[in-house]
Amino acid sequence: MIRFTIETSIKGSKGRAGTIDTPHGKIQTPAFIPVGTKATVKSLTPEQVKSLGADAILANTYHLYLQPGTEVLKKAGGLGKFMNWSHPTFTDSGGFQAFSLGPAFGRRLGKIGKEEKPSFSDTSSLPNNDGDAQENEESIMAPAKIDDDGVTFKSVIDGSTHRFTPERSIEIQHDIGADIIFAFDECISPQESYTRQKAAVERTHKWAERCLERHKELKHPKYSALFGIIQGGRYEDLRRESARTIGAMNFDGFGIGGSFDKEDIGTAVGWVCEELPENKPRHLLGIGEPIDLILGIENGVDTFDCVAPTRIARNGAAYVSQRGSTSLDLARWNLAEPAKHPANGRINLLNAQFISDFTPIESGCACYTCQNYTKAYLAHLFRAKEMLAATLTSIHNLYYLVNLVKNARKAIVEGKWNEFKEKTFK
RNA sequence: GUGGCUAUGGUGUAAUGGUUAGCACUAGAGCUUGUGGAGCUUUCAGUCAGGGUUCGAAUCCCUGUAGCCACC
Repeated sequence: MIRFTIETSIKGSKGRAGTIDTPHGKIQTPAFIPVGTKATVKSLTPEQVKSLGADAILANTYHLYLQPGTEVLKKAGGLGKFMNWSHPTFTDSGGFQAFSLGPAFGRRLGKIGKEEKPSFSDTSSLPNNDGDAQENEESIMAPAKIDDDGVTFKSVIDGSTHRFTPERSIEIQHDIGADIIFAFDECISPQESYTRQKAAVERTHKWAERCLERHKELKHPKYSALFGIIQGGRYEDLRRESARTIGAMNFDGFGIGGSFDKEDIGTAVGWVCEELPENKPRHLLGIGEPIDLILGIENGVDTFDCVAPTRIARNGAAYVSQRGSTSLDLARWNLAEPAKHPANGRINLLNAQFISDFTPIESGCACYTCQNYTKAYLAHLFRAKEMLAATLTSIHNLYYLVNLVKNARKAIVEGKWNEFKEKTFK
């Protein structure tokens, strides 16, 4: 089980600093949790992940269930022992994969909305979730069929058919054995209509009750903490209703899931956190970029996970401190016309300008990569498609985010939140 | 030296005498949010040189140049 204590709060906002005590150690919050989907943070050893400052990692139920399977995880003594990570662990429930590897697969659909809001009558071109997807030839790659009882999907590894229900997800997560596990939810595209978002919220709520029930049945002395998930897309009434409903259930903490307006992540998170009980930790699922972390913390989020730092690292991009923005209106920072801000807090190491740039990614950065390697070397490694490129850049990007959130925590504890924001994003 | 063959972006190639000279890789730029070591968008870039035939030439002819092959 876990214990959550709040140390300090930000004056005039919902943000707070605290500690989550788990059977495998403490997580000082707010915290950024690196993602290790298949029981590995891609390209990094657990020692590297720990030494860059991470307190915990988050793995994925869907992927581990398919490979290597729960029997192996059980025999290994659980996720942490299996991967030689002796610190706290999370597992995601697999609900999101029903979306990202199902109806959204190969469609360039993300969970972050960047277009105008759909009208309420909009019937998008997406297959609906009642079975039509099977008849749509576009969806043969990795279709998922969602009904009120659960999700039937095909393995992305070998095409075999599998079924997750809320109960099954909890059972699998118990076998994997993370300290913090998540309820099985339904996530849908931000382009979906209000009606469909509402239906997904209601289904997620029913599934939440079933997850809690199964979790209690499986309870043993060292059982995992279960977090319930809030849905509701970009709609305030749905988000608040979802937070009230899930918040009233007997979860150990909460996950904020689903789709957002890029411009409005902080606002949507704020709605949710206003409704949630204050004494339990809140995790923002799959977010995010540096700006999103700051907005999330300010609006009451305690922990984050996101694939972005390691994914963009593998593709040649590195986070750098923002320069040139004088706007303190963070919600509008660089977001009105992203195309006019190509740097946007990151650099692309594959750009020609770095071929002979013998300075670190960021001068003054204390990470292992910046202490020892130049952009010219990294540019070479990426062009040569050498594996070390991913490793070194992942170290920098994870350090950057983990450290950004650590500094945010420090600022909260010291009562210097506004100064921190100004200094970080000036 | 003689004869033959070949010559299209940086590389490899495609194009009945009529296409806006196509494709792939490379190169330049952008995208990536509960993982996708992937992918997508986009840009730059070419008919060896000089003549000729033709309404029209990458394509046919001549000369030159270069490379490859064969022969003394």
